[in-house]
Amino acid sequence: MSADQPFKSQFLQTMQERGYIHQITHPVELDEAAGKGPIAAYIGFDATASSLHVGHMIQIMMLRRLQQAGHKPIVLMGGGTTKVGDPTFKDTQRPLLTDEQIKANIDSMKVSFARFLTFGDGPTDAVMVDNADWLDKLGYVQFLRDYGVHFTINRMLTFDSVKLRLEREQPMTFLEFNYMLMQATDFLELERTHGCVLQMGGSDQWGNIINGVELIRRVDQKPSFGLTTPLLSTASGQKMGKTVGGAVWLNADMRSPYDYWQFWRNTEDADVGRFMKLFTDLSMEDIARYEAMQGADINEAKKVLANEATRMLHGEEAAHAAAEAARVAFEVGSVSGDMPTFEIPAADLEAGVVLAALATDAGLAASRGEARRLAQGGGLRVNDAAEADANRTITSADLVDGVVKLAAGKKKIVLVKPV
RNA sequence: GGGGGAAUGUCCCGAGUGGCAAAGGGGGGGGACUGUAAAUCCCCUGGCGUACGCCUUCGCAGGUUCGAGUCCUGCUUCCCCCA
Repeated sequence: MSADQPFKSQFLQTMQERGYIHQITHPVELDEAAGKGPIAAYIGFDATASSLHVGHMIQIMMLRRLQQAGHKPIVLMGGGTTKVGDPTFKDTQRPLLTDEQIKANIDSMKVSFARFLTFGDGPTDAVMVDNADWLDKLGYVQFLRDYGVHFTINRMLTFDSVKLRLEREQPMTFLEFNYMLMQATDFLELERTHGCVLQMGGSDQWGNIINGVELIRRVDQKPSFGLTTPLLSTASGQKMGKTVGGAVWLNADMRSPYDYWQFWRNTEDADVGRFMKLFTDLSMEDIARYEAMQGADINEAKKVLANEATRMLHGEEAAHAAAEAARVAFEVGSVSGDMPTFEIPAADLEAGVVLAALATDAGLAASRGEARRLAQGGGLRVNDAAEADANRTITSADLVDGVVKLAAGKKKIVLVKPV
């Protein structure tokens, strides 16, 4: 049963031609179900941060495609599982989040989801649920009797999430071991309360998803499905989603639309087509045209990608402003008010500020030493002129059109503005 | 419970005869070349200071020593073997 044969349902067709599919549990049956009428599907999200980031985009876009195809997306927030603390990255025992923090994070993330999904009460409207609502109520003994009985240790040990860890002789706590059970009960719960028949996620979630499918089959004797996406990396093998300056958050107050636009603008040549399919609503025909572009022309395609992606998240106006700011900065070599700005008291500037300190405060370097090294390497520029001496003083005499333009490298630009 | 091993630059891996701000990678930053791409090459990568320099780092706490990542003692955590 290969996924190579063409799908009949619009949803799976789209998913396949746009490159979202890595594995499906029962492709033919799922295709049938999706072809018959609206189905409900869900994806789970952690509530550890106050914003989603670019790494979540593929999941968000899947829910969007689902809704576009006339189905019902369910956003599952891990309010319950977050309370336990995701043990996967446990190097330092991170401080556990309080209920209030989790609640705030969920609210904050919802803003981003709302840009991509239509929430409401209709049959194909998206809904958001929180697994704390049912996980919190589970009693230990009840949990073991109701669900634990359906899982054998023998089988659990065969899952990659467990097996790999044991093979590397790394410790795995009982808590982590139980994680897959919790996720399986999430699926069962949503199947019962929302008629959810499909769970989607990254390829690393395959094992967890399978468990949910199994649990539903055993407990409720109903079919359900799982679908995973390929692991996203850039054409040159880098992890997707990293840039100069850390995580690319979706919330505008954590990462400016200008930065978001830049993130997409800096896509590698070989990724443009793939990313357009995954992260924009452009038609396959349009994308094919952009993909055909060669050499420097492909930069036009990258701008389109950046425009489309930014428009969906931040709106037409912000996308426009970001594109314009980029044009002014890179093609004209001037400045624009939409670039990141750092405000400094006018009196301080009047008195003079050491460049190294200013660059550090403005976020271009992590420390003065780093700013010095940056300057020595020729990477620090003041008003577009390389400045090797980080000890020089910046004063109001350096103002050009009311701002001092500082740049670290070619892409990190900050306008220092006296207030 | 008994025995054996391990924790290193607060991103990761990882060398380290008592003189160590500590090899080498990866990752990251910058420069060159280009097209705000990739590949390649070069430089940088603990903090502060203009600077001879000062300060803080090798799981934690003590000790020996002119001097400790390195030796000793105790503790913590983890791994392996035996029970």
